Amino acid sequence: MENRHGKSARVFKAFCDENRLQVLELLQSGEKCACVLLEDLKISQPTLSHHMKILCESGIVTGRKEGKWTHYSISNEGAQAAQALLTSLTTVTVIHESAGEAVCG
Amino acid sequence: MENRHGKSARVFKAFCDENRLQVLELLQSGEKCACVLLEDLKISQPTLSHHMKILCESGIVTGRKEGKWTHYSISNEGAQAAQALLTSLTTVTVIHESAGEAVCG
DNA sequence: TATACATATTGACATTTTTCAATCTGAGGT
DNA sequence: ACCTCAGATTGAAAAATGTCAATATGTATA
Repeated sequence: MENRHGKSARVFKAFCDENRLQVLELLQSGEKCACVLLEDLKISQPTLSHHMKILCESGIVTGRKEGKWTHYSISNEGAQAAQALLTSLTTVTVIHESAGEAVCG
Repeated sequence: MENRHGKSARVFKAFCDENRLQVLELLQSGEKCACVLLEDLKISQPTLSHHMKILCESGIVTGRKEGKWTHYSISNEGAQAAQALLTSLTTVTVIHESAGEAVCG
């Protein structure tokens, strides 16, 4: 059910949800624990947990458990991997700049 | 229904579907018309049209009409905007590296 | 104008994703 | 042992997305 691009698609899905983007924004100023994130978001605790799982599984965010709390932070490697992936997907590599366009039909 | 990050989320949604990623891959070697893309994808013509609309509306791809055909290509500006957006969302800017961690609860 | 072709749109259905209430797990503290 | 708190998991419903058949639109050609 998952073709060659499934893995890449999953990485970008981490960035597809407004709440997850807001989480990333909050994490830009440094590590935050889930309870702090929950204060700033208008979603329930299970929903936040769901989103954090997606962010962690994509590699963009890492979680660090400490006693009762879980501290989340942006993963430098994960972020760079996503950036590299995006670049590699949008870079046009024209082998031979043809004078005209390809003919259809 | 769309908060502050809605626009950003919409850009990344363009990269969330495996078929759209395959389209991007095909466009990396240069401009292609819809009929050519359709040959390489295992989806129907209306589905391709739907995906191309999403890619164009996100700014990643531009369409050029020429007679009966529509030629699609990766937009340099759109791609760079997406890259800049991704970078800005994943860059950690620690104002003051505190010695300890924030205390929860 | 009539026909054929390329692509877009519509409408309906299937799949995926998001969401929350309820519950579970595990870590402290009493 | 008991209680409380932080976070994860489960299960079900709602919302969004992907898909295709049928149809519409617009372009070229006979």
